[in-house]
Amino acid sequence: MSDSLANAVSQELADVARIWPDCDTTARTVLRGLADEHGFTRPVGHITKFEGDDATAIYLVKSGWLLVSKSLEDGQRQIIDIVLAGQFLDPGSADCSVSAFEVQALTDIEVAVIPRDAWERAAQKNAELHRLFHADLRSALSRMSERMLRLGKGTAENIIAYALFELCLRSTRKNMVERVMFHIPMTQQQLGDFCGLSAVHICRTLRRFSRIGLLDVTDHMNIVVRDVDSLAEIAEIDPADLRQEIVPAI
Amino acid sequence: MSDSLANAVSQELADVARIWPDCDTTARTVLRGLADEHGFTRPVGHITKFEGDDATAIYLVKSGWLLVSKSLEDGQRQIIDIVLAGQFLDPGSADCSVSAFEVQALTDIEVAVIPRDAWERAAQKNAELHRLFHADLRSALSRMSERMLRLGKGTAENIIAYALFELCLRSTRKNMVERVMFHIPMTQQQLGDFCGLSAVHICRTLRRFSRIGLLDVTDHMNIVVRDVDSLAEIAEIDPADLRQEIVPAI
DNA sequence: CGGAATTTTGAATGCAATCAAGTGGGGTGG
DNA sequence: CCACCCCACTTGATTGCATTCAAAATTCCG
Repeated sequence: MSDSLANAVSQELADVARIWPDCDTTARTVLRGLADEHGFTRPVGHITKFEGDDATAIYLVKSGWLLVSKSLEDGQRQIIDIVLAGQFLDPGSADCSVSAFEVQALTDIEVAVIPRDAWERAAQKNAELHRLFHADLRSALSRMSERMLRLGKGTAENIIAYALFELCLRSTRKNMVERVMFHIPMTQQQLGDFCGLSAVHICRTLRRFSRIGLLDVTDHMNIVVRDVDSLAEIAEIDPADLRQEIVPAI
Repeated sequence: MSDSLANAVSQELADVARIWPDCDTTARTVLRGLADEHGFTRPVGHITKFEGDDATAIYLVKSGWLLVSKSLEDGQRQIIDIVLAGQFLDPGSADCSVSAFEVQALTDIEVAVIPRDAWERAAQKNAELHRLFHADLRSALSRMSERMLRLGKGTAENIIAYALFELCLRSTRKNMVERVMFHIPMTQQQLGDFCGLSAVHICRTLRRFSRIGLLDVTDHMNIVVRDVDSLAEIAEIDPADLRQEIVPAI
């Protein structure tokens, strides 16, 4: 199993590597330059930014999973979004002197922290950067909307099945075929915070999915989807459509 | 009461008018030009776009309330966002050949439907447009995140109180003081779709708020907030902070 | 004035949270 | 190497909030 895991991980890294080369050449060069100039690496669990910090920079994730969350006063946390390799994150609110989010590393990550003015200068020179950034924001908005729909209406099964599809499609960047396998670097507690459900209910639901043959869960959130069609029906999605909607083309 | 309503409405229109003149002069001129060139008016209830339509244009609301929603297969609807005068809406998903949203007029509206390429040409010439657009997207993301947090964790009272604050702050563009009054051009059913709650529960909760002296509801969603502090506590917000977070400065 | 839509209220149901107890794996220190 | 601890996961029992169903009251609009 650790073999499969290693495979999954190396696959993921290969995919990450693949993200950049496909961009327009000039834009890619500029992005690489910015990313190198402002690059950092951070270990799992590192909190990059707290709610209320200033937000004078935008982030560009080079590798790894970044978690964006907000909390209620009693400590209840909701994960607002998860940002993967190749994607941008603007932690600013309407007034970008404050961030409305907490940003934390779900895995070891490489991330570029690009000051707003540096970004604007670069984008001014190369309009393709604006297009990339907009496209990325659109995909962020789409996936958040999809989740919001299910957070509001939609049962626990629906929410969880959707979350699995979203994370699979986005992290593997592949179409769903039979027996897809992927790894989610989150605990069930964190998946609960993502789905607006308790960790206990995540556990129960995953076990139920497992029991009726939809999927297998092994080794801390290694997911093997056995019955893509049934799971898609529960999630109320069409995998191909969803992919087009939430995964940036790049 | 219709007097107060008329006041509220004319106040709202005055505020709308005020939105534009404060921008950078050149950008304002360009925006006005685009808005005029691509302007339309639509009556209440008009559905401008369905889920799955192409999304080759972005919208700029000149006046009125625009509703953005998504539906599950069984017809359950979630209102994803509400777009007010002066704000942009990009109905596209990651791949902007399809929209992931349905867009509908909550009031009579004036809206500019600007083709993507026209917008990009204009923004290319005037970088301030990009800044305005980004700032607007940031505020959209912030308010959606705030709502997501409460959709996931958070009680019905919390969600509803928050929604009232959001709509009040955004539509009046004023700070909350004692006995604020404003109008929400939505039915309780629609407010329910916005809050991820049933219309029945919206009704119950508003009545409870009313009974304990937090607010009055009259004439189809005319809200008078009597006790701003208590309502803010239930919403778990600080009105001034929230304003800075979700209302574009402009 | 009449019909339709919206709001209000009551009663019953059900889904997910919480509380609580127990299992199992991975890492650490004796 | 083993014992221990900690953390994550699992499962059962209970509780509670919000939904649904149903029906009445009110408001809006033609």
